[in-house]
Amino acid sequence: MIEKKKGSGDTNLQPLEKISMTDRVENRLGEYFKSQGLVPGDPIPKEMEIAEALGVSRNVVREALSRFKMLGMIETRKRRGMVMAQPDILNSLERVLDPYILDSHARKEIFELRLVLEMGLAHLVFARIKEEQLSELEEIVQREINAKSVKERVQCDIDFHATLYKIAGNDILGRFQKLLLPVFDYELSYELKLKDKVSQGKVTHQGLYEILKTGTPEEFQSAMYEHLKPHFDTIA
Amino acid sequence: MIEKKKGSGDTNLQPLEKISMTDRVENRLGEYFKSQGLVPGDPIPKEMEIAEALGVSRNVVREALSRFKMLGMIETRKRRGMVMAQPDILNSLERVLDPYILDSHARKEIFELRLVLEMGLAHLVFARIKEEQLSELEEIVQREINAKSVKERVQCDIDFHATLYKIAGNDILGRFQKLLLPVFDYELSYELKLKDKVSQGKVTHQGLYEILKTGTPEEFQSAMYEHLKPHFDTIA
DNA sequence: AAAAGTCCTTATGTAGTACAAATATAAGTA
DNA sequence: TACTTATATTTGTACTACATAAGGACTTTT
Repeated sequence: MIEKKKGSGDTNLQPLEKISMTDRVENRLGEYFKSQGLVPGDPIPKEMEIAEALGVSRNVVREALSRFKMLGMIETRKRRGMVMAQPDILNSLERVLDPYILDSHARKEIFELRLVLEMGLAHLVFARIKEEQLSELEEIVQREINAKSVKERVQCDIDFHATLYKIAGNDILGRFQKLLLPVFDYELSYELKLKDKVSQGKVTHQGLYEILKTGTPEEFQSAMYEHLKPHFDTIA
Repeated sequence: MIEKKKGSGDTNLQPLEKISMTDRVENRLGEYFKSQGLVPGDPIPKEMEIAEALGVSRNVVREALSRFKMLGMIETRKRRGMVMAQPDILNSLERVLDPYILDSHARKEIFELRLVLEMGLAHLVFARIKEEQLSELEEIVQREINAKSVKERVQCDIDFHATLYKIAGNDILGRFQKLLLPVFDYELSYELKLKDKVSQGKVTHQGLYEILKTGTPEEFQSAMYEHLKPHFDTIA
């Protein structure tokens, strides 16, 4: 066993993690699902069967199952029991990506992550863009030019980039960036407070739009970098 | 109330989603945390207080709390009660990113997501690369050249790209791509089965390494695109 | 007076029972 | 056969009980 050295000061002993029954049941169930190769639609054992098999109360089993239900990995119907389901992979992220509960390090990394996505988007966008989407962008650019307030311009900024993701035609990617947005904005306003002025890249949305119309993915990438350069400059 | 039109055939009425008490308590708690502006370290009400305030059983409250515990949003200590905590944002993703439970559409999108990350990495990598990391890459390139088996080469491929993420110096990004990897590989092997040969880009890892040593981020991006081109070609 | 021990109180963790609600299956009836 | 009714099963919710850990107050010891 572990002996506590008396009078030795700092023992350097990590507090051994106490894992609750619910945690253990959750792990076991997760392993079970994988080892059985269960796919969406497959039924899983009844609550009582699980409880008896693992030697715990139904209560604990339900708390563990509740977690899988939140993730969308299982669904239940009365009498029919539980079946595996298609989880929405971003649902769980949604609950956790709150700038206020993230520490500054995580916020900074997510800020960078969005820059990376933005930079990597070019080829997808060029591969999939359609005529009507070009005019959609043009409309946003025009709206930005005529914008009266800062708030309006910020909205145009958000819309322009969101539209790029839409053009890229990847739902998960689009939703992902939307989740990152609040964190990104939070860092942005922090950055703004430091420098006391809106940082503007050399390339505007209009510039990006023009390249999208007549240029190449490579040009677009370079332009996007210039567009985002003020942010890139803030990262160490 | 809702009237069922007898004999009218399709009523076009959506089956109203039955949301369980646990779901509702989860939602209410989430709103509560946000509205109160709770940050890690802040205490939250006792289980019984929540149960009484919401008019539900302690059981339901615990099932909802169990979900937040899984996400790492709250921690509990006996007698001291529960406090808000720093969630690990990728922990929840981990449970859900299993190629076997994702449908083909989600897998395809995640495949693309990884391509986007790869493409967007350039500037971060150039901004942060250090001498010893260059030699680390060189070692991998050498290992790949001398590789005897396919398995060995695949491992070198994984190592090379993982090292790029490490160089980018963004933990979340690195872990994120590691989570995407199984899904990526799954799609890759599917792609392989279709074409019956390993798709190889014009630019090898060695080529990327050389550019990293003496080139520019823009060159690196173009080279990376060529390197990944076989994959880009498969996307619609 | 400081350290150690004892007891009490509080909040979470686990177990168990009971019953409501929904629904697939079986049984019964026209 | 078709339609209705009973039955059994499984999840959802509530409640009780007790174990367990830990902070606090109080007493004892050195």
